[in-house]
Amino acid sequence: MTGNARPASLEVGGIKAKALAAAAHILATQGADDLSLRAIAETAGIGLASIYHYFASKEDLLLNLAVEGFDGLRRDILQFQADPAFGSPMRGGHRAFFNCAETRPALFSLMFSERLMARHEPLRQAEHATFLAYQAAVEADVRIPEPHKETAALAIWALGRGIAAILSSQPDGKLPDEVAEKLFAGAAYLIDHSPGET
Amino acid sequence: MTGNARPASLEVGGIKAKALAAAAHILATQGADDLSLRAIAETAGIGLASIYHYFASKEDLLLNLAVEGFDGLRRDILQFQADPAFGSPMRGGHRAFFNCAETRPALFSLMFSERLMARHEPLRQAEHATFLAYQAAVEADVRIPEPHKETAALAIWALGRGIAAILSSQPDGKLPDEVAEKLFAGAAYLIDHSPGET
DNA sequence: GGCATTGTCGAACAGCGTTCGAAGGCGCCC
DNA sequence: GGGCGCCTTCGAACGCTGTTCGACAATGCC
Repeated sequence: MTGNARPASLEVGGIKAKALAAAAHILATQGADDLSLRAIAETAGIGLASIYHYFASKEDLLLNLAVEGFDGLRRDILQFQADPAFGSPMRGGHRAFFNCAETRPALFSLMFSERLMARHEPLRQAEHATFLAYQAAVEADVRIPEPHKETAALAIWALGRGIAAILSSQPDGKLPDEVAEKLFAGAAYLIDHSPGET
Repeated sequence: MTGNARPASLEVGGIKAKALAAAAHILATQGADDLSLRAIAETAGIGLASIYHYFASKEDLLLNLAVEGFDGLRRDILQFQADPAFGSPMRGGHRAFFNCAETRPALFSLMFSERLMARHEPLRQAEHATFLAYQAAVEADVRIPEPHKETAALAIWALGRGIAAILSSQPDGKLPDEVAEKLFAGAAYLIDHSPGET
């Protein structure tokens, strides 16, 4: 936008990385509606058609962005569940998950986009790898009895996805406090059948 | 396109109903990607610009479609929960919910579209009214102890939404049997902490 | 130095949602 | 009955989108 007179050779990264970074930036600052290829090209300081030498389509670019997002989330889950500051591995996992949903809502929506996931195996794989990291956190938790740990982890993952969907269905991305309290209290009840914390 | 020589006075319904019916038909038979205003106009046998006399935008039309969808789902939940064939009111509610998700997946996705819900209060209201019908089914269930019924209903609703999201994230709309079994077993465990049925 | 390969991009295309202005049908009032 | 005005309907156009194409520069190899 402001005239960038620097020669291209001094710019960081190739076109592929620049396009992905620009897309992530637009997604974070303006939202999915404004994420056009022209906007990406302009933000990245590259030509529109150049994108097609590295991505088969816009959907392919978004797919790469979403997979990158899962890589980051998986790392956060692994890191947070090992951090004793969160009280338990499972709570660390939850924090990583909802952190991502709250601080990068548009990317989070893209990552869990049903349309994109149904169409692309690599995205399903990335989600599954992230789930496995989360499952480890659940299985380390004392609240779930052994024979149910595997199935419960899957259901709690689904529960998290549903809660995230509800959150991002609100105009400002968050529920009224009273409803949010009920929702998390209900989730805590489902997980350990006592009014604990998630 | 095939010459429809019939005078408009013999057609059923006004433009608004015809457009909504055409949109629902395209959504059910071809999916959301092919749901263009031109396709709607052609299927409905009306002019493209006529749609704009009854809907402010394409999004407004989709909003009406989604609200209609919730009206139907709410009716189904109320009816199914009163049907003893489902074993319990809560199971009836689940059946109505997943029936809708499985038999009309594109409409279901539209109804629960985070983008649409975040932008339109009427859709949030329609979803809330549907949830209240579902909540009645949960509160009639014996498995949830009284003090948790209200919060648990909300969390189970979120769980249902998450499970539906997982289902429609699969290429053919359904999970491998083994995973589906684990998921439902996990959900059953969360609901009553014993390997019952959902 | 010449040539093939690769990378980059401006320009054009078809499709989309949307708008505009004109035309048709209809009732109402003088 | 004739003229007026409103409400519907729609063909044509606009700007935008994702995508493609062909030309041009850059790069590495012989």
